[in-house]
Amino acid sequence: MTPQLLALLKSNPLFQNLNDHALEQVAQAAHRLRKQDGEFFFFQGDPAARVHFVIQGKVKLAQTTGDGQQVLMEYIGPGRVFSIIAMLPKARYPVSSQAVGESEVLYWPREAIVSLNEQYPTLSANMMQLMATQIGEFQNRIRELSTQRVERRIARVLMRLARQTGQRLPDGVLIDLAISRQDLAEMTGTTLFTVSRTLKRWETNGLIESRREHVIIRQPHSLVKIAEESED
Amino acid sequence: MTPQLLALLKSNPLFQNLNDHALEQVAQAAHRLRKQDGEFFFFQGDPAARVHFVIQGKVKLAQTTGDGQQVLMEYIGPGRVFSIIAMLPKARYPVSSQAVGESEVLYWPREAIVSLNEQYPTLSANMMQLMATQIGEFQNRIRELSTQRVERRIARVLMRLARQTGQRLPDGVLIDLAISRQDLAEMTGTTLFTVSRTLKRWETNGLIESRREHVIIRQPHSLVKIAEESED
DNA sequence: CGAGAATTTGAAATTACTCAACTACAGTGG
DNA sequence: CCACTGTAGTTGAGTAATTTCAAATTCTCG
Repeated sequence: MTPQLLALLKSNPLFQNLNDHALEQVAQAAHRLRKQDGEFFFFQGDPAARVHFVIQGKVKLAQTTGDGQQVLMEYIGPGRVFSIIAMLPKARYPVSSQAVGESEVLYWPREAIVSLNEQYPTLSANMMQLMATQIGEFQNRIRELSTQRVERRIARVLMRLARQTGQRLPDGVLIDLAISRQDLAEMTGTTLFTVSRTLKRWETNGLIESRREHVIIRQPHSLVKIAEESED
Repeated sequence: MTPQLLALLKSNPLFQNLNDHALEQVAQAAHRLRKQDGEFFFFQGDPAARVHFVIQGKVKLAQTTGDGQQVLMEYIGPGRVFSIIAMLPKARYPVSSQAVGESEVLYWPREAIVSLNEQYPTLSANMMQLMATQIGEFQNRIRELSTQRVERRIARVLMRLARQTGQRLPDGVLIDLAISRQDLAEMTGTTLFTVSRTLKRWETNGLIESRREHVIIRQPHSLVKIAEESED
């Protein structure tokens, strides 16, 4: 465990306010794992055995429906935790997790993370914090899917991606993540055709520039306006 | 705190595996609160200060959008916990909670529940369990909203309500909960008109019997078939 | 009975999906 | 360097699902 890694752990909400000894213990118990682009860390339905922490690259969490459709739950970047559910006995992963680009994670087997939680209430408080945040985000997403039209949902996803992985350019914000029309469709609950048409329209109006697998936001302000809930 | 109440607590997943002493402490710290039909325990946006536990009646959790639309997140019945988010410092309630029928709850102020969590790791493990379950349910709901048509979503909600509050009748299952078309619409992300038409169609085909604010499921099997994901 | 709320129903409008055909792009190997 | 191949993206036409709005109807409670 290198000092850089320790620092990365330390800066993560999950390990906030842990004393050095505790952090040491946490680091001790961690395993490292590296995957190539497109490889899976685990599949939906597998018994949930490990809690993961992204060091490098991105991980895509997606749920597949019975008839093969996909729903893209989220992208997890460096310094973020996923599959907390593995803390619980007998749980199964509700999503599959796939490396996007070469990716590296730390993970802890359930037994380890459970015993750490028992030793350090701070850790379990942090974990609850994260879970609560997650619940809040999902509630928002449910609300959006329930009440908002596709165009607005796409705008909101772009804003969110820009916030999470946005790179400032002289003339706009680049979403620094290879993302296809299909991906956007799976994130917003629509089809790639509708996404394509919508992005095209925005491009024509100068709001964005859309390249193959990439989007640059040229007029964030206009996009925000579409993303907001008010009608006018 | 009566023995019945203690028993109710004891039977709840949240308080599972707590020893008697711990349970005693939990009970000590609880406050009781009773509300009339339609009254609110708290409103969306209020600082989240209390964790609640339903003793009697039902509580409706709903989120209101900027433009006044509602999204009904869930109904909470006796023996269930809500607003766990209040464990966290500085959180705000993401939903409003309204009594459905005369209702009674126990609640714990944040300080109390936080200190109980620190004393009893079992309690915090249980709490995480509940939160994880919640996350899983929300993920399912997101998937449904993203990929399924209204008819199927309505069928699924009816099945769920039947499971949660269903009462066996000689000839079917009564959903024992005053529930309007509007409510169903808010639960499934559609309009009351579409709900009305859909229920009417099912009634015509003998799948259900629909009364004002009530639904009786006559042919659970057929409804399950509509609710399932396979196409055919 | 009467008032208000819940529900039904019809018709029109809209949104988004489906499917098929086409175009653009990136990487590969000759 | 270019043809080739596969993937990503675009576009049009037709269709299906769902919403919107207005109006009529039914139910419940006081």
